[in-house]
Amino acid sequence: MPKLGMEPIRRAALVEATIHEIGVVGTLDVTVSRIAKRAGMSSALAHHYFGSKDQIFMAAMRHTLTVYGAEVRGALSMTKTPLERATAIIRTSFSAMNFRSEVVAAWLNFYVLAQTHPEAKKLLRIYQARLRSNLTHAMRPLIGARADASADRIAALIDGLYLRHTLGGTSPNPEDPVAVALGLLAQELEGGGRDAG
Amino acid sequence: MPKLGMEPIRRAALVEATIHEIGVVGTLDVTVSRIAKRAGMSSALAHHYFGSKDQIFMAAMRHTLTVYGAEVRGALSMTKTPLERATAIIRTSFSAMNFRSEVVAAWLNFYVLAQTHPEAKKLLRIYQARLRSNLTHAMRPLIGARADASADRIAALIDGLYLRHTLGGTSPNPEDPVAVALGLLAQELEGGGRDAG
Amino acid sequence: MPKLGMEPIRRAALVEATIHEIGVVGTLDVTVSRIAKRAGMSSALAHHYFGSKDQIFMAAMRHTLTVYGAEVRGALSMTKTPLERATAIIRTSFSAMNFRSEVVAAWLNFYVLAQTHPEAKKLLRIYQARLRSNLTHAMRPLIGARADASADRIAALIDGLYLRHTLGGTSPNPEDPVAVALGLLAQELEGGGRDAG
Amino acid sequence: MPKLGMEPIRRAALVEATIHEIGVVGTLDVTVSRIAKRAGMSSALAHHYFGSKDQIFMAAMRHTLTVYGAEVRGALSMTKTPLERATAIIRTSFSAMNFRSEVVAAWLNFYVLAQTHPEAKKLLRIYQARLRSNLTHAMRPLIGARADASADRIAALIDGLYLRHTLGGTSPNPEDPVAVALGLLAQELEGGGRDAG
DNA sequence: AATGAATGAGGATTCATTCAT
DNA sequence: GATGAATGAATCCTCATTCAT
Repeated sequence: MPKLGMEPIRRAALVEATIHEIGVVGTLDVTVSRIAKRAGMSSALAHHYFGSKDQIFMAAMRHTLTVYGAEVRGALSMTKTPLERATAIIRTSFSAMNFRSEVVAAWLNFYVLAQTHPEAKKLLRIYQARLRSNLTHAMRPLIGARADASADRIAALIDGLYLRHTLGGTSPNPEDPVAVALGLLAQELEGGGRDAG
Repeated sequence: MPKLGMEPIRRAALVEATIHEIGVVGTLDVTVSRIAKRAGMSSALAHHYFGSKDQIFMAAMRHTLTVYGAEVRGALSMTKTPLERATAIIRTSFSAMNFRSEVVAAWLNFYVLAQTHPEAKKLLRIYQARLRSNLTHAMRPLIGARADASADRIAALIDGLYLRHTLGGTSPNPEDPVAVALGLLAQELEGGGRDAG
Repeated sequence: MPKLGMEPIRRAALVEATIHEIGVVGTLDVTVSRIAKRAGMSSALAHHYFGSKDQIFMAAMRHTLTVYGAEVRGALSMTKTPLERATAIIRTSFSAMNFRSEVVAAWLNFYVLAQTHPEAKKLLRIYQARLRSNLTHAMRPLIGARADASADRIAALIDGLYLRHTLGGTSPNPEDPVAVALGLLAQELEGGGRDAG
Repeated sequence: MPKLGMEPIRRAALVEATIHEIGVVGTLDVTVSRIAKRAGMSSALAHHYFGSKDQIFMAAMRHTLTVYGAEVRGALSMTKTPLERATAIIRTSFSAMNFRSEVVAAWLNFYVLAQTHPEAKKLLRIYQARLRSNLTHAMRPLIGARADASADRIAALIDGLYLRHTLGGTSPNPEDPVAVALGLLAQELEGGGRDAG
């Protein structure tokens, strides 16, 4: 019997390497060779396990969303009050794991990919729906019907803060994204906001 | 008979073609040949005028930002009250011209480019600073010191709505980005929001 | 518990699978993996038994020629008259077994292989010599010295009909190869043909 | 103005090189690089002019058939009697140009290609139909209704002789294909052959 | 001013083959 | 006996870029 059970290990290594490389290059213009090398194997083996570069990307994307989803669920499970829930969702979005610059770079490029790739688009939409749904459920007990519009704003703000973070890097970045997002949350919960204009 | 003054015409055609192609492909993976063909010339001529693909992108980026800036200035020039100013800035960000799907796609990809390309990063930061500055100035007379934090939130929200728009497309998209953004503006102006938490 | 006598079974399965795959693809561009999979084993095992792809091909070739030879001998053994012999040879060449489209495809590709591969060339020459010899012996009693030239023509005609069969497929194929070949046989036996011109 | 009119020259060179390489390798497993190198250019340029390896093959095929067709027409134009026509067709099939070993190798491989490639199949069928038609027309004045069956036999024989020629090469090849084919022609014209049996 | 011609470099993908277990 | 693991080598194809005219 051959050396067995390598597949999940290899796949995980490739997924991790993919996100890392996207972070380094800032683009989906990463070569399979580089990914494979970083994952400690030949590019041929990468193809053996994933079939195509495209599917490597999709796996990386699914992994990123899964990790995010798991972190959110974990954080929510430790909350008691609605306010804690809303706060937890926001904090998780900017947690050390999810807000690593390479992960943020990957997110950005997944949005690019989604424009062409239906499956990628589907995944991002699922993420968005879940984020909105989580926020709405957390806020409904606090502000009732206004929760939907509030969730919309907070969700979009989070995405916007991600986007801005890609530019961040070296400069002395004064506004902490978490603070900005929690600031909005506080405001949403506070008073009789009406929608639109 | 060399046609005089061809240069600006050619350059403009290339810039427009570039944005269009980015919109079509959804990526910066557009070939110079395709851009040139769409602009009605050979790829060699495109290189003659711009030197490299990179510089074509930068020109397209500058053009996009310039158009946006001009629209904002134009809109602001027709306002009287602070509220009108703030509203005008938001509306312009989603104007027919700036919110064309190809332009939005281009924006997204400019963020990708900015991760690698210092000049691109600089341009995007200028845009962000200007947007925040415009918003702050508009809102200061209305809410005083809170204007800075408010501007931060609104600016980030606008970027987030752009990002979400790239996924939009076919589905029945219920929330109008303009409404969402104006909704936040209304809320910001309304009450005693405090920052962070 | 090592299964005994697996080797001949495995080899036979591989040979059969090879011919089948050549028939499917129409080319020698079949992968060892596909052959092995069809034969119900890993490609590594295929190499274990045959050493190389090349030798798999050679085995398939030998098998094809062997089957053909056996069928001819079998058919000849049931004949009484020279005419029956000649007829039997021709009919066997187009028998259900030998004229299966996959076998014909294999033949064609063996000719391709023979251009590079000395062993393959040798095998095909043996086949040709045997065919000519069989035909000559069958016809000599009937037309004497003319038998040699007649055999040449019939043998070449058979090959030509094989070649044409590879194109056959879907269209309403009017001329039955057997009829054409037997038509030539009849003509050869009939009259005072002289050679050349 | 650039160096102009290279295209037809390059294409012709590539087609010629393709046939040559097929002759050398004996297979369609020729690399575009080798073809291009033999044609004196980079493989990139070969792709520029033909788009794909496949289309290079198709061009080579069309060229081969065209040359053959032209030679036949030329030969026919210099004939007076039906017998001369039939003879001319046969001789042309084995002319110095068409029966070059590389061309014969190419033919063989075109048959292989035709099994997968519909366009290739179509071309070969056209060739076959034309050959049969030419032969039938030439022979009808001489043997009336029997011309069809005769043409079938002669056409198939010619293909068979091509096939055998691929094995030819070094050995002392006693039977001259032309003699064999003309021998059949003589026999066909001679007597009251009936079809089939 | 303008372009066809031309290429070097690079990347995804495939595959026969080997090896450790 | 049997196979998953693994890779080096090869090949098609694309593209930014240069150049002669």
